[in-house]
Amino acid sequence: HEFPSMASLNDSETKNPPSSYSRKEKSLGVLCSNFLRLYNREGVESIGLDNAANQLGVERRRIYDIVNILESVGVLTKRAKNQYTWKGFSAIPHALEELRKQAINETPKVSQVCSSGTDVNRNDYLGLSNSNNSYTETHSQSSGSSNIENNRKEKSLGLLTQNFIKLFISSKAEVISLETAATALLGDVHDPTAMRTKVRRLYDIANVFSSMNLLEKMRHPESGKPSFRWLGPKTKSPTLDANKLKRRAFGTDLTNHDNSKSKQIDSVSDWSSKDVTVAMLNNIDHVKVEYNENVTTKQQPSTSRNSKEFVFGPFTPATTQKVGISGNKKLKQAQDWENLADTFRPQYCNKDLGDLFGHYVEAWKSWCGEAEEKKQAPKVIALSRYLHAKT
DNA sequence: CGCTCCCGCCAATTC
DNA sequence: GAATTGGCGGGAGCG
Repeated sequence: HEFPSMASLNDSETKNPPSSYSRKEKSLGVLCSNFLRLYNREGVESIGLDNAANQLGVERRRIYDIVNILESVGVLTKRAKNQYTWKGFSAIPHALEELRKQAINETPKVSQVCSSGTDVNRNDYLGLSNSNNSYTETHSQSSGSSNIENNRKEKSLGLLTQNFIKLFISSKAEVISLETAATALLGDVHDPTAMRTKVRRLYDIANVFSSMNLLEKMRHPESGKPSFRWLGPKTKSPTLDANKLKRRAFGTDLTNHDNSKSKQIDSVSDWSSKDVTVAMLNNIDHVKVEYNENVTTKQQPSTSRNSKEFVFGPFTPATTQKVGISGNKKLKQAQDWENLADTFRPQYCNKDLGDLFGHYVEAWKSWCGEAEEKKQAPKVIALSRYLHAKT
């Protein structure tokens, strides 16, 4: 097939070392970042799938993934064939609140996924012992509507996404492993194959949410298994929030240092600030995303590999070089300058760091919020180094 | 190796 | 009956 043009094609542009095919650079998470960078801005209001696919240089199929996930949290809305309406991050809180409600009445049993919230490490049976029909669907079939194979919808990525979220916002556990989530979302069915497929999907979802800072990947406190923690608003019901306010004191974890203000991931208000931060970040980097050579560029994303713009790998752990440090890409940098923001983009969602230094990252974020005018990129790099050192 | 999860075949749905 | 959507899982990248 047409693999990365290692032959032909001048590698001149490609900043990456020799051979360059990075699976990471093609992850849904990165794609999502690009997608948001492209549409999360002033004036945007309509989104065409074809356009998106071209702009982002990916196959259409991938756009569906992104769009479906985003839609399930209200960021987008389908208007018509090939056409979506941008709603923005501000729509998230409401969407979540809606989900919470559903979670409450629909399926009270899915309340706990525990998976060792404290000491349950053994068999991670989730609370729901039987409760087979845990799959959503408010009103089950009543009329003759044959629900035969309307399975399709029940298995949609969108629904899965929402149910996945429900797990976080309505359950006790705050760190959930995909395996646990999959089991919970899978009703019962102990089919290993179904399980694997489900987990695959969850990985997809988790990746895009991570790129949106709604989820954070981390090691489970005890089991050490890779898991995720909800970063978005928890949306508490106003009624019992009284006693709820302090669920801190959790587990020894990283809660001791300063972490002063902020830190209450529960309040919606807090979320809003986060929202702002995210939005801001998205705006800052890449004030211009334009695309020359657009022309037709029909399908064939393979052509031109287009590694020109959208380079970067937010998630690259310590291994990969910080984009900012690599000076070899000066070429492109020369042109369109305003985005020296590129220099520090990678840091803000470095998951690995986030794992161990959540509070530092938090601090960084707030700092970033103040640094409206970047240009203090060096500062960031310094911080980055510092964190690495700690590691 | 086992964990991740990209890729794209091809079926279900919608024009 | 073509075009859109999108489930699904093989199997490759990577740590």
